[in-house]
Amino acid sequence: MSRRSGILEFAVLGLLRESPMHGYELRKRLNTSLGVFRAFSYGTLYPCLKTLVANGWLIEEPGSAPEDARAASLAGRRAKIVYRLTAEGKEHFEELLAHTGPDAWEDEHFAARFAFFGQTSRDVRMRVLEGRRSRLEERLEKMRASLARTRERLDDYTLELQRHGMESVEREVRWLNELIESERAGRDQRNGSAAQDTTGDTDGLPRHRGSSRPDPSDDTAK
Amino acid sequence: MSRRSGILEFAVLGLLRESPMHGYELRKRLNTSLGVFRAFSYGTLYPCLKTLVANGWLIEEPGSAPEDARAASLAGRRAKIVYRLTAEGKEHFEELLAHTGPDAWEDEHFAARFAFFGQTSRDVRMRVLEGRRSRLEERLEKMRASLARTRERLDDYTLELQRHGMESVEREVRWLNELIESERAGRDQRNGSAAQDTTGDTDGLPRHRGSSRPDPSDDTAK
DNA sequence: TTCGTCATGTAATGGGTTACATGATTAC
DNA sequence: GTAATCATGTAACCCATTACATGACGAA
Repeated sequence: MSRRSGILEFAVLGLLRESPMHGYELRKRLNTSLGVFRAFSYGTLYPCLKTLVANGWLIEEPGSAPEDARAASLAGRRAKIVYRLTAEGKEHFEELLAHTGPDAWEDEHFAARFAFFGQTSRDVRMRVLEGRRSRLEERLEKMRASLARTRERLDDYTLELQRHGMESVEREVRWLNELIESERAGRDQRNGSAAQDTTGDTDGLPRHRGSSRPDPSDDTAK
Repeated sequence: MSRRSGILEFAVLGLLRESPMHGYELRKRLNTSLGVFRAFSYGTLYPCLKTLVANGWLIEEPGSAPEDARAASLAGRRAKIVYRLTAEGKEHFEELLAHTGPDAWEDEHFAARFAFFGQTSRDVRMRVLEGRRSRLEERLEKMRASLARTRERLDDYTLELQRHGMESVEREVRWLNELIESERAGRDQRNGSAAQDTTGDTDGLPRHRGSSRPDPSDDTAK
């Protein structure tokens, strides 16, 4: 029953849908692949896993037997408890994916939703992107209004902070515009045919230049 | 005694240093002028004010008498409890301003510090800006490393999210570079003379183009 | 007189971290 | 054999929100 914070639950189910994992690895995935934006501690993760099990969405399996480790030299280090998504869990995740409430546009929530766009149907993707965008636009309106109201009473640093904040939001809006456009293009590109299968096809993403060469410098830093 | 969340305490003291205010107004200032980044509710603010009073950093004063309201038609609507900074409070705030610990580089903490740069000495400003920058740079390193490590295993959307996140950080680094350079320019500009008075002089900020015309459209939106 | 906004508060709850306790496995 | 990292967990606390309760004042 207990609701345990939408976003963590969502992300855990989403990651486990791809493949079973144990807690430790799950947390790493949460904080790297997915986690540009949010980090969870064990103190949050493990109890959450417990409740997901209690809800019947996950089952605990004994860690991969020693034989496994011999077989694949790398890959699966060695696990104690592997969590696997049940049929009900999968179903539940599907529901969460389809559900578009106004919570879905909020910062962290949105990022989590976006991270699983690969498994999201195109129309839901569109709704989420557009919802996010209008959320940001109304935020911009408020900022502009308050700025106009208070402008003169603020010192330069406060003003600069405000300006930078607004620019960040404006930038995200432009990003969303690109994404929405790409989604639309993707839709036009292969219209007419199959419109029914749940998950996304033709991912429609803009192409980008550089800004992330491999650069395998260190890795060992604390 | 109780520590009540650095950042709120800090911001409250900072705002009250400029002028006495009552809770309601304080909260509005927190969420507009200062609050691009963070919103506090009454449930947080009022108890915090209580403990600040208990610490001797604030005193409660009865709200401005009716006469006041007659005198200034606008300005001070009507206050119940006005909070004013005590000498000890001022001193304490001064200490907080001067203190540069590694906490000061974290997202929200940094924003709060920046918002009060107007009352911060130039060298502390520099330390905070540079600390923040290197904090972001190490974050970038981690992101790059993890990206290089996992790149192939990620779907396009996850990758796009990552890319956008990194670009945001890179953008903030560029912003900090500008600010640091301006601070340095400010220093050079009037070197030699008085180097001792606590608070900042010569604010050194880069000039920017537009991105915030008044546009007094609505304001009434929920 | 009723509605909106100003204004102050509190109790229940939520969501999460820290610090701690424990132990297995790998690499040196 | 000892350090690092993998791995799992829990209890105590922290910070803040929500929802609620209360009431004064100004404008329609």
